[in-house]
Amino acid sequence: MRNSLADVVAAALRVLDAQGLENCSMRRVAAELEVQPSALYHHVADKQSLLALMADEIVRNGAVVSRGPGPMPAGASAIAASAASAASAARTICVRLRAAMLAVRDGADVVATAAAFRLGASAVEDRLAEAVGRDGARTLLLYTFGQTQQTQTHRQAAAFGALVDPAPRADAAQPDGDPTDGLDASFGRGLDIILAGLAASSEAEAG
Amino acid sequence: MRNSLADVVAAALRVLDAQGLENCSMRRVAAELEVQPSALYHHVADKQSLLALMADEIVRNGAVVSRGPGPMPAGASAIAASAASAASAARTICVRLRAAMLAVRDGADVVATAAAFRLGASAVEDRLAEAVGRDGARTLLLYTFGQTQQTQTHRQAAAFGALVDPAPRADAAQPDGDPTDGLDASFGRGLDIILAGLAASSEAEAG
DNA sequence: ACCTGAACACCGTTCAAGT
DNA sequence: ACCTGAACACCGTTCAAGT
Repeated sequence: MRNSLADVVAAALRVLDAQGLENCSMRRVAAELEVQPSALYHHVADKQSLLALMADEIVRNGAVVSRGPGPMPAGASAIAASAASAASAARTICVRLRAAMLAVRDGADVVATAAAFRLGASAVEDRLAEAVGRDGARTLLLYTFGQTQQTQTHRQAAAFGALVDPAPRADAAQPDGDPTDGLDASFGRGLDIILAGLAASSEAEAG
Repeated sequence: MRNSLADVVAAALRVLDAQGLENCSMRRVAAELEVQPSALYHHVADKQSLLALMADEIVRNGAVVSRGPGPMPAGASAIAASAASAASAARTICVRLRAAMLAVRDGADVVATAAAFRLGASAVEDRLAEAVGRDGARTLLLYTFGQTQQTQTHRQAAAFGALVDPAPRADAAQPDGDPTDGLDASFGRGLDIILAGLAASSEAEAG
C-alpha cells in the first residue's frame, strides 16, 4: 500500500496552503506525493470531489462540529434565557468556522464552494439550526461564508500590496473608509445584527 | 476599427450565459468574436479584468443602481417612519440585485468574486449604505451574494439532475427538508431577519 | 490495490509581426 | 488601433498496462 485517500487530502491541503487555490492543480498535488497525476484518480473521482474532502477537513480542523451542551431544551419555559444562550452558541459556531477557514490559504473559497452543493446537509448547519432554527442557520452561514471570503481576499491583496510597495506612507493608512482589519470587527457587528433580527422574530412569534 | 471593449464584454457575457463560467475561457470568447485569442489582450489586461467588467454589466442590467427618492433625510425627526422606508428601499435593492445575478448563468459567482476585490467601493453598496448604514449594507450584500450563489448552484444541479434522470417520481419531490425553490422564499425570510436586526440596533441607538 | 506512461483536448498569456 | 501566427508553460482526465 502506498498512498491512502487521507494522504491525498493532506497533500492537497499542503499545496493549497502553500500555493493558493489557483495553483492547487491535480498535477501539483500529484507532484507533492511524488506520484503521476493519473494516480490520484484511483483515490478520487475528480477534482471537485477532492475539493469537497478538503473543505470537510478544513471545517473539522476548526472543531466547529464539536458538541456543545447538547440539544436545546424544547420546552417553552424560560424563553428569554434560553434564547440568549442559543444566540451565544450560534455566535461561537460562526466565529470558530470563520477562524477555521481563515487558517488556511483560500480556505473560505474552498469551503463556501463545496458547501454550496450540500447546504441543508452539513453538520455545522445542523448544529446552528438546533440553536436558531433553519432560516437563522442558513442566514448566519451564508453571511459567515461571504464575510470570511471578503476578509481573506482583502488580506491577500494587502499582503501582495506589501510586496509590491514595501514603503507605505504613514498618512495613507486608511485610504477610503475601511481600516485593513476592520473586517474582524465588522464580522462581529454583522453577526450581532443578524442575531438581533432572530431574537426579534422569535419574540414576535412567542407573542 | 473592428471590435471595441464593449464588444468583447458582450461576447464574453454571451459565452458565459451559453456555456457557464467553467467554459468561459479567453479562447472561447475570442472564437465568439471570430478573432485570435491574443487579440483580446488589446482590449483587456487579463481574464480577471474581463470578469470584473462582466460583473459590472450584470449588475447594471439589473438597474440596481438606478436612483431612488434621493438620499435619506439626515435629521432625527420621524425616525420610525423613515426607518421603515429605509428598510423597504434596502429590501428592493437586494431583491433586484439577486434577480440580476440570477438572470445570467453563473452570474452570482461572477459578481460575488469580482465584488470581493472592491467592496466598500461599489455603487450598490453606497446606495444600500444610504438606507441602512455601512455595516447593514455589508451584511445585506454578503448575505445576498451567498444566498444567490446557493440558489443558482441548486438550480443548475436540479437542471442537470433533470437531464440525468428525466423521470422523477411524484413522491420524491422533496427528499430532505428543502423544497427545490424554497430558496426564493428563504431569501426573503433571511432578508427580514437582517432588516429586523438593523431596526433593533437603530432603536437601541436612538434610545 | 496502487501506480506508470502516454496521450487527448484543452488552458492563459506573450510577443514579434502585419495592416 | 486592432489583429494574426506561433509559441511557452501549463491544465483535467482517460486508459491500457504494469506490480
